Amino acid sequence: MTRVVGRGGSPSVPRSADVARLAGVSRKTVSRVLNNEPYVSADVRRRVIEAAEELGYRLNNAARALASGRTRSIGAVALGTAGYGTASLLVAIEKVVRGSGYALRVVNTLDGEPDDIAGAVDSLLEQGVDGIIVSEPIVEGEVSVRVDVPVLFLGAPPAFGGSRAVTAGVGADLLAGAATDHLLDLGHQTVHHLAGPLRWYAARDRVEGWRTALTARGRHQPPLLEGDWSAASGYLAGRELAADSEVTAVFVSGDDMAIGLIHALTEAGRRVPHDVSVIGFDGNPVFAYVTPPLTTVRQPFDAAAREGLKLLIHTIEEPGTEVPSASDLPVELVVRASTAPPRSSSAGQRTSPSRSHPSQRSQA
Amino acid sequence: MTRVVGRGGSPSVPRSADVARLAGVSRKTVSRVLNNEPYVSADVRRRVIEAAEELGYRLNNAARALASGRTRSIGAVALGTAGYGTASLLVAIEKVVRGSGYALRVVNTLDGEPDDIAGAVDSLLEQGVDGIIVSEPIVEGEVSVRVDVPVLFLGAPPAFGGSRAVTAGVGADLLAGAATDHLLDLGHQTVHHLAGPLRWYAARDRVEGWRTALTARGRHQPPLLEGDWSAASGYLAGRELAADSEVTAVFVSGDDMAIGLIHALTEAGRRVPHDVSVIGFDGNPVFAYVTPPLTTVRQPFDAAAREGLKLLIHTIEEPGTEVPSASDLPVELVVRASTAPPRSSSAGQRTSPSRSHPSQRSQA
DNA sequence: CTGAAAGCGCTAACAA
DNA sequence: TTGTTAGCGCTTTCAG
Repeated sequence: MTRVVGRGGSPSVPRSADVARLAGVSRKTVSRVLNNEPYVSADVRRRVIEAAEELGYRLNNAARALASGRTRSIGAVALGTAGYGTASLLVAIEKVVRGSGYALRVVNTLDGEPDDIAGAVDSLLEQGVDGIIVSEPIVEGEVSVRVDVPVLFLGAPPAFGGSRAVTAGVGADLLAGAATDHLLDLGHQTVHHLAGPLRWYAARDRVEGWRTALTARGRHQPPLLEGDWSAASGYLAGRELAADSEVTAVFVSGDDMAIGLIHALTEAGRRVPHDVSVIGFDGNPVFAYVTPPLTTVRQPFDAAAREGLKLLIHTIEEPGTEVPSASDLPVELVVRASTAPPRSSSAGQRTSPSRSHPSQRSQA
Repeated sequence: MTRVVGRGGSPSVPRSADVARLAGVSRKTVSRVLNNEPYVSADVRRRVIEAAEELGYRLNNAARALASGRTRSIGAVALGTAGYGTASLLVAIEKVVRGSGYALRVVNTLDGEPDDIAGAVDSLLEQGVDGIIVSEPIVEGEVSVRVDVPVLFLGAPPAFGGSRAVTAGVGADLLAGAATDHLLDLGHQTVHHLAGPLRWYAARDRVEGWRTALTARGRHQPPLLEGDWSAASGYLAGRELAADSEVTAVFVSGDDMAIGLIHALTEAGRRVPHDVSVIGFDGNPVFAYVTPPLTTVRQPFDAAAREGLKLLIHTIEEPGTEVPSASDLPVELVVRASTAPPRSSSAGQRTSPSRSHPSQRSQA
């Protein structure tokens, strides 16, 4: 079969040989230019680039991957839910991945079950990726997959992947501690906690931070409530809490749950923040406009993605060498109006935040 | 260079030849089985599958793509914002894409500018995709890229891509009409509209639906307000609207904006829904738990993704043949408590919805 | 129903 | 600084 290139017949897609011919160099040289390799004279480089442009040449990634053994893409296993947190994290990941010269492949899992994760990782591996990001997997069970690429666990200890696994997080424990401290600083005797599903590492880390903050001040540690991240589950928990007049402050492990919880409290006649203070977790900006505006703690998704990918890409590109050290993630408390000093107390170190609309931020 | 496979030395990754050897067949037969091609005896098929499993064989997608010219992956150009709508759509897309045997590649654009889109499409093409999904691009400008694969425009007329472009939407005009009708049915004389940025097709379609509904009943058409999807912009618009005592009903082009708008209204002493009714757009479930619970219209993301991908995949796999006809998308009105009959009217055809928490749904 | 040979378009190693 | 020679691992002809 003869293939007519460049004229007549079907206007077939140009390959590197066509570029080489037009630029008057070898295919290897074209390859060098396209990969930004050194040892190419400026003149040749320019000619190649011009030729490529003239032909509308686009590199064939499959061929490149096959020949080089590297796909230049990274796979992400994400939670298939459309929550603000999940979505923000994925957007942050995409930005950093693309900025690093990799392409992103995404696979969602229904709810992070080990089998799901294993399946997701497997499909990523089959598609061909140089590295994998697993974000926020759950605790239980064991993920059994044979991975031969580095894996980054975002917000969780390595669940599999042996030697080439790295970890990074959003600093959930610190954030949770800051939230709890905020309430304590306001003068509350103790702080209740509505956690996310405890099978999630994210939920556990926050519980941990809450416990630590309480313990550090020698406060009584109330029983834990567990929700499922949804506003509906927050509502249910709120009904329970409303019945207990001891409750004056609640740290909720997610903004949506906090909204549900506040709704139940209000419905039961417990006013927020007058009777009960509530602080959320995530930082969805829309909740600056509900009544009362929600005090919350913002998750540093961008910073976490940047940190994590630095590690992952290092592990991919320079295996064996020391991994770069992690920098500190920002802890950003967004104080709005759902938190205030307890009713019968004047202990608040700060003036009670009671403005009704925008948000004051403070670095903790 | 001799390569030791299967034992000794480095435990190299198995290839199809290893599977073939173990199963006692040719490589081509292995390929047949893996691709579910016909004309393979059940016995051989079983043997191949067993051999593959025993070896832990994983097909090399780069090689497959290079040889076959098909990558079996689809690229999505998404809006790089973490809003509920955007995120839901992407999750829906991922589900359908994966369910169809394709892998998903994602590229975000900052805000849908033509140049961004062109760049995103280009990078997708370079990575190798069999089809592209562009979701919710904006109106202005022209996208100039040479695409040689089918393109699906979700919620917008084809912006480029010539002959192999297909379109599908969420039925934004119908949804907007239903929202407007709901308010009219309640007895309001007319309905104001806070739109999204008019450079977005999504925003325009909703304006269109609102206009049509108003015109159909010969109602006066108030001036249009324009926001940017954010709650903050809704708040600003709400301040304006609060000053106008004629306003009794507002259809807002997004839930977040609706929340901001309600906040401004309430702040100005106009009660919702007592003085002003507000209906949102999207269907984020968390807003069932704010005060007042937000009436809204749910976008059929799953159905839209399913419809659109049916078209796209058809165009990829059976070019030339007739495209399957589109089925109707559901219009789902979620009536909660932010809408009610106007104060001085008893025209509401239905009992005024004033329950305070969950959501009643109705098919319109 | 199964197999043998010939590439897909690129990069790696080596040479010049 | 550049070119030559071999493949990467699979699918595609085309024969059996």
